[in-house]
Formats: sequence, C-alpha cells, structure tokens
Amino acid sequence: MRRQRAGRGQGSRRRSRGRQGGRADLRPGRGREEGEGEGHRGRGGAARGAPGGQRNGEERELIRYSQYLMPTTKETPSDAEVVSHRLMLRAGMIRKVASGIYNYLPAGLRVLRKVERIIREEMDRAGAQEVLMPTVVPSELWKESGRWDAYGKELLRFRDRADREFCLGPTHEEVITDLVRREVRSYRQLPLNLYQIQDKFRDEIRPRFGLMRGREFFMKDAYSFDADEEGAAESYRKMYEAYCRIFRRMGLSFRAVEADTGSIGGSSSHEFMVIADSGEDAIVSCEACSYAANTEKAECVPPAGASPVGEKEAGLPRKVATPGKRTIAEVSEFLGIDPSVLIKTLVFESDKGDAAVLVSGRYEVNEAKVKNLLGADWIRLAPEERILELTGAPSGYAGPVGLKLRLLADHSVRTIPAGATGANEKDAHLTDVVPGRDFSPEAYADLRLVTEGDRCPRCGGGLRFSRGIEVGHVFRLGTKYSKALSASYLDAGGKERPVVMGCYGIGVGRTAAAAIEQHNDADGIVWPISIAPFEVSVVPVNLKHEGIAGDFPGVPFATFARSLRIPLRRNLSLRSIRRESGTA
RNA sequence: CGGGACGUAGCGCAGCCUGGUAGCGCACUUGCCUUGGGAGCAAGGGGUCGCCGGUUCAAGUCCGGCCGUCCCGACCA
Repeated sequence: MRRQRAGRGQGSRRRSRGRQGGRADLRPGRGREEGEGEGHRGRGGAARGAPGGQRNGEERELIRYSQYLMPTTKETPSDAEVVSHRLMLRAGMIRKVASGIYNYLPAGLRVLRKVERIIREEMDRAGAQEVLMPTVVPSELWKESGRWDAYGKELLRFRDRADREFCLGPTHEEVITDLVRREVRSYRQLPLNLYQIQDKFRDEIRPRFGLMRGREFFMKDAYSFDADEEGAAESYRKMYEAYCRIFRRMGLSFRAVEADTGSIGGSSSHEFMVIADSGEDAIVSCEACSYAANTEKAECVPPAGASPVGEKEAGLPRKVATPGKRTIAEVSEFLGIDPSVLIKTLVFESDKGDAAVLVSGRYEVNEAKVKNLLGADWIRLAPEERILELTGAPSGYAGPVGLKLRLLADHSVRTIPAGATGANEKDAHLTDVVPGRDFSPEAYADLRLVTEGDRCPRCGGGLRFSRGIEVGHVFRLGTKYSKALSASYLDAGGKERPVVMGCYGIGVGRTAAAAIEQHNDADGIVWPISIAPFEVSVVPVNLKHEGIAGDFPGVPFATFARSLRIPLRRNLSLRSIRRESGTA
C-alpha cells in the first residue's frame, strides 16, 4: 500500500526527529518549534505535520529493532486489565517492578519524553519557568502547612539515619512556597509561574491500570504566584489555555470540567478529562450550554415548590414494624411507598464532629458536598458500632426524628410531604414524618449526587453523562499556602501582602495511557503521531542477495503494524531501490 | 482496610478434587530452510511448583500461617 506516500514521508521525515537519543540524548527540550499544527495526523501521508522543527536536515535517528530493548509480545500478562496497560506491556514499553511501580523501557520512555516536550513547549510559551524540586521533602514544611497530619496515608513518610522525618513528595506546594517566600520580596517580582516535571510518589490505596494509577509517576506541576486575585485569575486563565493546547496537540478528545478541590484546597478548579469509557471519573455536561462538571462537583437544582406540603393532611408519625428491612429498596417495597418519599439518613464522622445527613431515598449522598458544608478535612460513613451508639439502632434504621445529632438535609427532603424514615430502633420505621414539623435540620443544602433526571444548573438543559480520565487539574489556591507558610511581598505602597497562588498538574504517564485508551484498535495502539515512539519503520524485504540480511518480513510487519503501530512504514526491497534510484 | 480470586519455566496456562515420573503453547539456543504480514522442520536449554511449618513411607497436590499480585468499594495527576 501507499508506496509513494511512504516514500514522500521518508523524504521529509529525515529532518524531523530532533536529537533525542544517540549522543545528544542529554539535551531535553531542544528543537523548540513554534506553532502547533502537528496535532493528530493519523497514519499515512502525514509527514509534513511532524514535530521536530525544520533544522537543517540530515539528522536522522536510526534505531535497529534487532538491537533495541523493546520486547513485544503476543500474549498479555494476566494482571493487565485496561487496554492501555495491556498494550503498553505488549508493545514492550513498560514492565512492572512492584505494585504501581514500573520500569520504563526505551520505547515507553520515548513516549513520555514526547509528552513532556509538548508540555514544556506550551508551559514555556505561557511564560512559566522550569525548575526542579526534590522528591524527598523534610517534614517541617508539611507540618507548617498542616498537611503532615491532614494528607493521610498516601503520604509516604520515613526517617533518615539521624531520625529526622521526611516524606516522598506527592505534590509540591510546600516546597515551592518555601522557595518563593525566601526569594520574592517585592510586587515587582510578580507574577511568577514555576513548573517542574518530576517523579512523584503517592502511596495509593489501590494502584491499578498500569500507568493510569501508579504509586510512582511523572507529573508536571506548576505553581503561579500573583500579587492579587485579578492577577491570579489571569494566571489561571493562561494555564487553562495552555492545557487546552497541550491536549489538543496530543490528539486527545478532552473536556475541562468543574471539579472539587479535594485535599489540595483552594477556591475553584477544573479537571481536564480525556473522554474514555474506561475512565475512573464520571462527568456530566450540558447538552445546551458549556457547563460541564465532575459528578462529585455537579450542582443539583433544588426542587421547585415550597417546604412541607400536606402538613395538615398527614397524621402524626406512626411506628411500623419492618423486620429485617434495612435498605431503601427493601423498605419501600415492604411499605408499598415510592423510594422518593423515604428519608434516607446517613451518619458521618468527621474532624468537625458527627452529623446525620438526610436525602430522599431516590438519591445518593455526595460526600464531597457534605465535607465542604461541614468545612471538614475528612469525613467518613460511621462504622456499624458508632451508628448503634449514636442512633440506638443498627444501620438501616436511622432517622431524623428525635435524633441527637447535627442534622443536615438535602433540598430533596424538604418537599417530602409525609415521608417514611428509620425509627432509630431495630426493625422499625416511622411513617407520616413531616420535615419541619417532626424534625428540623440545621440546614437544607445541595448534598446529593446528580442523577440522570437532573437538569443543567446553569441553563436548565439536559445533562449528558460520560466517563473520563483525569489527566490534568488546575486550581486557584488563593492564599491557603502563602498564609500558612508566610509567603508575602511588599506592594507598591510598602504594605505586606500574601501572594495569591494557583497550582496546575498534568500526569505525564497517565496522559500517555489516556491517549492509548482513546486511540487503539483490535491490533494495537494507533498513535497520534505527535507522541508516537517512532514515526517511520523501515523494513528490508528480500534483500538477502544484496548482503543485507533481514528477518522474515511478516515478523517486523506484524510487530510494527500491530503491537506498535508505527504511523508510517517504508519497505526496502531491491525493487523499490531500483525504482527510486533510477538504476536498473 | 473490607469483600473476591490467583501464585507451577521469561509469558500464557494444564496438573491439585482422587498424594507416587514436572507437562503444553509461545518465547529462547543450534542446524537446515524461508523473505511482502506474528513462517516451517529437527535437535536442545530452562522449574528449590511464592515462602515457612505441619500431616504422610511419600506433598505441586492435603492442613495451618505468612508474603506477593490482581479484581470490586473509600483517594487523586
């Protein structure tokens, strides 16, 4: 196929690769190019859009497959679940060393380097400066920000020989803020945006899916420092745009969605989601307007209609026996009522104390929203013993009536005319329970997860549910870290002010994995050319008599075409050489 | 950490229920052969059956403990 095209491709490709590898491989980020324009060009005939700039040609990196450590396999190790993991193993890109910890083989490293290079170019273009911070971080900095205690077990801690405490950095707000507080004194030095591409370690509860959720991984993390909120908003906007360019250049179909800020903190954030069914995150997007959010963040429109209707019609609460009926499904069926009029009562523990959260039986509680409402660092569902202790009944029979706990209710509860709920007694529920009359939550708020029936909180349009892989996350941090670590500057009036920060992450390996999730077929990886480990394969065919020994051609063909799917192929045979050189 | 499963050659697996000789495919080595889609023939190399202990004349197989890995739930790039 396409012999001529391949020929053309080869011609212009020779000056395309830049000088990674070979003797020049210690010079990353060389060969800056302007503009985008490589994007995703698929296979065949795409040579002109290739990365690598137009530096005077003749540089060509030729790698011999026979000598290259790229152990492609037909069979997949049995512990690989998702396609990207499987295909990376089969293409000889990565090998596991321990759970969530990998060796990157040459071909895999090349892909990471290409992803990094695109990131560097766009970060530099956006005015950020590259630095490099240590992976080992002293505990003092983390204690100063308060996260030594707040961050949890993902933070791998250890001691050195002198018994000093350290951790492996899972993110670097503390370190960068420490740097900046020492060096930045004046508003004249702002704004400042510093980034690094560095090895991170998070002791994940459950590493899985290969590079998608490893414990050790490469991340680009950037931190912006501004004099005020307006400046910070501008820095945020620049990063948001840079992220769009980065993912676009890698040929990814993605979406930026509003997100919860989690343990990083801050006022607002967007996640960059690569759309993929295998994604671990659920997202909603409006079919009419531009609203999109992580389901964890997605706002739910409160129901129309006022507070308790039917107060007069409903009798007083009655206790009914519901032996063995604990779940919403069991209780609603047993009582012959719709789940929506059941008042589901969940008991949470948090660093701000215990609370009962109420929601209509047709919905699920959104823990992130509860946590934010409480202003808590952590919350969790109370264990069985605590539930018994706090409600006087085993789980499944909690209810708000007479409960001596903080009551927080979702909006969906308010309009339940005469509901049913647990009686705080084993094997019993109450019916004809009226919110506002029989119990009074301290607040009605949006505390539930969006569901299929919900409408867009911005425009009322329909919502679409999809799944995504979070490859990037941008946060407006405000002054959380600058205040905790006293990073301040003097403004034009000589007044001391805290710097206003933002932080911006991209998972390098995860992005590569996401690209594979999105670009593969039954045979293997269909690389976007901008991050393909190789752009052209050259296969000698039938040249034995010319003194050039080749493999049986089916092998390299299949290897390059299936496992690796190198975008372009050039076959070298006596015939093709004669044709092109004009000799006979 | 809770729930489920699995550890036998580099990889994928069988053997275990019913204890007695370590087996298959791929990969690897050598020779021949082959050159436009993961070839063919022949001959080879490679395993303390995850670890420790127990039962037994005898343990890959039965029992106990430990370790590791993967999958399902709470975190996040």
